[in-house]
Amino acid sequence: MRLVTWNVNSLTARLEYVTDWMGTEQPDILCLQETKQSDAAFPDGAFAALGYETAHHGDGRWNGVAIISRVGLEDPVAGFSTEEDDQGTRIIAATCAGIRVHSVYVPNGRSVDSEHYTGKLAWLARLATYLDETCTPSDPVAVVGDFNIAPSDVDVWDPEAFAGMTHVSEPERAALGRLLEWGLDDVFTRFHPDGEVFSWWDYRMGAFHKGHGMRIDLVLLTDPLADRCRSAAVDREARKNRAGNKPSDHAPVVVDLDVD
DNA sequence: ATGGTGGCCCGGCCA
Repeated sequence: MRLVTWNVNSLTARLEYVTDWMGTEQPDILCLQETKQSDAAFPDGAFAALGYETAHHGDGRWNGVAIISRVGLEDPVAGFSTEEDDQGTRIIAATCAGIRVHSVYVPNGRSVDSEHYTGKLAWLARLATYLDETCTPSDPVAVVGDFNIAPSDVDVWDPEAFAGMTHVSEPERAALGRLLEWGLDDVFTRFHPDGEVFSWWDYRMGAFHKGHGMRIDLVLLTDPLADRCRSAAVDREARKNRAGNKPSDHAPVVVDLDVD
């Protein structure tokens, strides 16, 4: 089974790019972030034509998350308990082939002295509470998406360049650490222990071609799934121009699992 | 170098 997370930076601008990629790479479960669409505008018909069921949570302009599955999609739940604690359509969950799948778009935080940074830490704490309320680490659970956190310094092209900034701060990494302590595993590190494999590159300053990226798109799995993980990779090709269309600033993270 | 690029949707905001 192929599980993918991809921040597409507007599905309106990227639909054909995404469906072309799906035809080549054949994901079974594809989690998207930053669709930047309302639920009404979400192109569920385009995915249905490819044999996929969908669940989407979006307010139309910012954020927006989706789960796209061809192995079943049951019991979708959008958001946490209130609009306030979700901070703008940032999480959706559904059960696909017995796996409780969560597609998340963690707040960026902007800067460490910002109220948005405080909100980012609060959102991560709410995620931990939500998981505690809705699942257990002995169940097959996947929490995937754009975490806007580089878990360690090897996940950043130049740690010195990020000194004092968001995405690498100790409180953010500690908040991620609490999710891992709960029972989730950042399986990508099993296959790339030395790091230096990134999932996001700034559009500006030729960052992609210079290798100036970060690994902030994560696939977190509970043990029943992590133990069945066969490979994990970033599809850098999808960060390049494809079929004449412009890419997202994120590349898909692709995980293959030995499950039915 | 407070620039640079890209998407929202048309004046700034957000990443």
